[in-house]
Amino acid sequence: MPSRFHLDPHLPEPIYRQLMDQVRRLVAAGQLRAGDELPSVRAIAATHAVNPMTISKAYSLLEAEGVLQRNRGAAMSVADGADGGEQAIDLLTPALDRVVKEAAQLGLTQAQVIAALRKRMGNAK
Amino acid sequence: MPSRFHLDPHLPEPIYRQLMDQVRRLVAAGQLRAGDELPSVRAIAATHAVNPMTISKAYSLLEAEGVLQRNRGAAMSVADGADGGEQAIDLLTPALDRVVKEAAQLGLTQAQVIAALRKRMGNAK
Amino acid sequence: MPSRFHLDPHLPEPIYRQLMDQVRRLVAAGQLRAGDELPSVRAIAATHAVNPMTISKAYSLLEAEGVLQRNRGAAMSVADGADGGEQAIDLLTPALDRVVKEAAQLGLTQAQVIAALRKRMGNAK
Amino acid sequence: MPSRFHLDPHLPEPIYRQLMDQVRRLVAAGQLRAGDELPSVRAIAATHAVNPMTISKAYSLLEAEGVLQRNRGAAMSVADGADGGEQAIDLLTPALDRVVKEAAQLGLTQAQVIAALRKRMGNAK
DNA sequence: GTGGTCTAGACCACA
DNA sequence: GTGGTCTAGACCACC
Repeated sequence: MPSRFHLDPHLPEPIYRQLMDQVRRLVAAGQLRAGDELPSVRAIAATHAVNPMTISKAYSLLEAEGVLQRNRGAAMSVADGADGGEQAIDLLTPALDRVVKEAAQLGLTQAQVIAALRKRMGNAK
Repeated sequence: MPSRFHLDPHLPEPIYRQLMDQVRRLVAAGQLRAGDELPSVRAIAATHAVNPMTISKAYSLLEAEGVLQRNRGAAMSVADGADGGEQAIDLLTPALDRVVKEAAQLGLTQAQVIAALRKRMGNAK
Repeated sequence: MPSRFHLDPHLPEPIYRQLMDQVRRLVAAGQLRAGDELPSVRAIAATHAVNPMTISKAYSLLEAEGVLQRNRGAAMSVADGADGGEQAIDLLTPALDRVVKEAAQLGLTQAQVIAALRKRMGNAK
Repeated sequence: MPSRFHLDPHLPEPIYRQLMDQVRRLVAAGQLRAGDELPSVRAIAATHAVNPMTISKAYSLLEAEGVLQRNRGAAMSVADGADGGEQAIDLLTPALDRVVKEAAQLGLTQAQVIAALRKRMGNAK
């Protein structure tokens, strides 16, 4: 029960999208597996002082995406197929592509980019 | 006309911001130098089938930033000091930070991320 | 136990309604006749991992409809008059109406619809 | 400009879903083609005395489905690829499957079903 | 208890 | 002008 999500109303990214991204990543990272139940709409809404509809919107879109499953009268859960369908590294692709594109426009070499990335990631892991 | 701009109305990023980012990068990469003239608002707007006000907004914001300067009755040009003011690598920071943050949430190691980045950048450069 | 019921919590149709429809059809098709006993609420609930109240709701509504009758202390059974009261083909009307309506909106001809239906029904029967 | 949609708040089907189905069918039937603009959210909402958010929800979901395309600051339009991607007859599949399944449960023959369907469709077309 | 739908109204970003 | 986001609150269906 990963009851802790991190939602910040001040970020430019919409709240419902912050939630969607986090759920997707938890599933991809294997921390949420098929069948695992998610916190109820009202629970998240209360915890983060957010409107239930905002949470509901995220859940509904994730259901349309096939990541979550509706269990009528019960909490939503991770969909059966969503479990291993998406590799963690694939979810990083959009962010990586942005780096590659911008680096090219800036005329940076691969070595320069990787050096900068190493510096930002620290030595952990 | 120092190279063509790439504006896509379907991208999630606002058009005026796409333009701003590209101008900043061209300046940082040294492809645009102090005094170089930029295409007119009308020219870009016509070429990309975009509302002239959108282009104008980007130019005005870049002027406020000190990247461009307005020349009475003539085309806008790269501002005198803007030339070397910004290091190219610094403009890559936001994109890199996004990679770092998402990789952490996905539980990926530094090695995995760099390997994926290398694959995406090819061997060129 | 006159054949197994097929209840799927993931279907959009409510579970209690899935059960009701199936009982009605079994009666209309003559596979369930007046006096035949139905599985107990607990039996169905246990078999399909469904809340007993859901099964009970279906049975009660069918009783109100006159399809089932409650026998003191014993299992419910098909009501006396329900047997031949409903023509099988009439129960198909809602499904047929939906096909007719949607086909019209799609601009399909009667021939196209029937051809598609034939393909889906195979040649059996 | 197919400005006329048919939305009925009394139907059991949610309004936003009624709209979605109709748009999908208009696209599949070729009455709406790639690039065609749809009425604005506010226009539909005003015409049918419905809350704009309800319409917006339908449009957003259709965009997520790839049927519609957002044109920032302008009306939404049919997405480039959605045009011929879906055959009209395929959209009829769910309704046909329901008929096939229910007919089987009712013990009806193919001939009986088709006869009933013919009667319901009249002789038009 | 769960999620779904809809309303009324506000504010924002973009073009 | 366009759509997007969010809130507050109501009502409903299902379990």
